[in-house]
Amino acid sequence: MPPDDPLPSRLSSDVYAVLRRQIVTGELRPNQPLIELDIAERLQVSRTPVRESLQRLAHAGLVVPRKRGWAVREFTPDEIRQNAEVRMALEGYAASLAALRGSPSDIAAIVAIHERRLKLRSSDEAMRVKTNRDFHDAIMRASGNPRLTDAIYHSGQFYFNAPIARVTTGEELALGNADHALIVAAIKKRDGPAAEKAMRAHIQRTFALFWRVTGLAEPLDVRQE
Amino acid sequence: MPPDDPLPSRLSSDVYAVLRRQIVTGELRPNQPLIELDIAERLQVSRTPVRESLQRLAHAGLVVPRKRGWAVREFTPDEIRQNAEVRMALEGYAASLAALRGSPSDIAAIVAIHERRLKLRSSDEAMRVKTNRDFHDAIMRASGNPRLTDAIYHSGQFYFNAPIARVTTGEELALGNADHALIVAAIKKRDGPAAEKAMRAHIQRTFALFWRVTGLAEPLDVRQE
DNA sequence: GCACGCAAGTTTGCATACAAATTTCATTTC
DNA sequence: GAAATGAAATTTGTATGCAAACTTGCGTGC
Repeated sequence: MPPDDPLPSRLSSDVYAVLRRQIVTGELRPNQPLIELDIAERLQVSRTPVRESLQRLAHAGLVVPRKRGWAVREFTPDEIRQNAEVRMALEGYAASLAALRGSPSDIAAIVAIHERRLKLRSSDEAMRVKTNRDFHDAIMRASGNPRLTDAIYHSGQFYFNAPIARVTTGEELALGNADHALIVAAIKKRDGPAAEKAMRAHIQRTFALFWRVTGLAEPLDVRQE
Repeated sequence: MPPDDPLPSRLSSDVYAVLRRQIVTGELRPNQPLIELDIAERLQVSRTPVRESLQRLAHAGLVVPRKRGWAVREFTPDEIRQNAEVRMALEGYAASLAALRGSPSDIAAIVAIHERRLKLRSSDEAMRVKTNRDFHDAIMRASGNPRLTDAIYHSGQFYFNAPIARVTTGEELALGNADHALIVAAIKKRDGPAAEKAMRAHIQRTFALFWRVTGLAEPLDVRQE
């Protein structure tokens, strides 16, 4: 999971990190009410840091206000689709920037991660997840735009509590590798538009697989271009 | 100014709204330390809602932690450039979605706003600002993706405390109208890629003007494609 | 004249107190 | 047996208390 901006206040940040992880992993279910005192007792702190972390979670969009208190946000299929589009916009642009202005060492790093991933066996699930993240991270880094990277992480949070993180079939590995290869080729050629297009298509396909694996109804209009 | 997600807690939200406005308008200067007790007394509330609103402001990126307490975030020219790029990514994509899937009435609304703007005189500054915002809002609405709209607003906050809102020369009006015309034409033709390209170029030119008007050094690598 | 140190004053981070609003639940009424 | 009522229990929103950490500024020694 990507880091989130740290704060000096210890407890508040700790509570935030714990709740965020529990929401994102699904340990706290969507629509589950978040009772301040329960959380405070569970984490052995007072309500003050709990309330402060809830404010941050609300701003992050992971928690929504109820008539009374807060609840874990539930994402509808359509909201997940919207997030996928935000990600296509941001990460596609990051790929184009990486192609246009990534330093040679940035690009070498991307290539190296991609080649390491090609050697994986489909059973090596943890490694597959890790190299996938590394790949996307390397591209963002090569974009030379930390704000863009932040925005991508931010948008990424939104569907982690959906089971997309568990899309782990062997098919997905092959598909992902093919997609990644197209992206890498475009970046190596310094072809910004091609890199952008390939990245968007990759995200698109990942989500198409997501709908299929989860059995969620795919919203209309997902497909672009 | 775009709305921000409201909260049930009255005071906390009020304090957040006030501080946000003061930061964004420059009433609170960058790097100015934010003393909880001062704010509490100024707004006639206790420290609790002040602290909660500071958490939200921190997550919004408008306020940064200091060794002790908080300060209004200052944006460097490079960070402003980064934000401009985020906006190019998001709003460009919104324009392409508007072209590809905006309803006829969505598109009629965009055209109407554009034509109203064409009739403005350069002295009508308030109206110019308003129709500009309306124009961009209409495109976002036509994109059919509220999350994308939110993300754009979010990214927009980041340079409001810079003087870009006050780029108000007559030249800017003419330039803006020419840019808008290109965007409108592409959307009417249902040409997504052209709309995206035109919107990116528009944002690019707006920022180029911004660097010139403010006298800030333009960071390298602003120019894409 | 400069540096150091120490004490007083701020200011924060966390905990707790308290009242108001809401929910729950048992009891009554039909 | 179902609905209504009202009192008790939760739970929140805000305020305040308190100790620790950091700053400030003055005085002292060199």
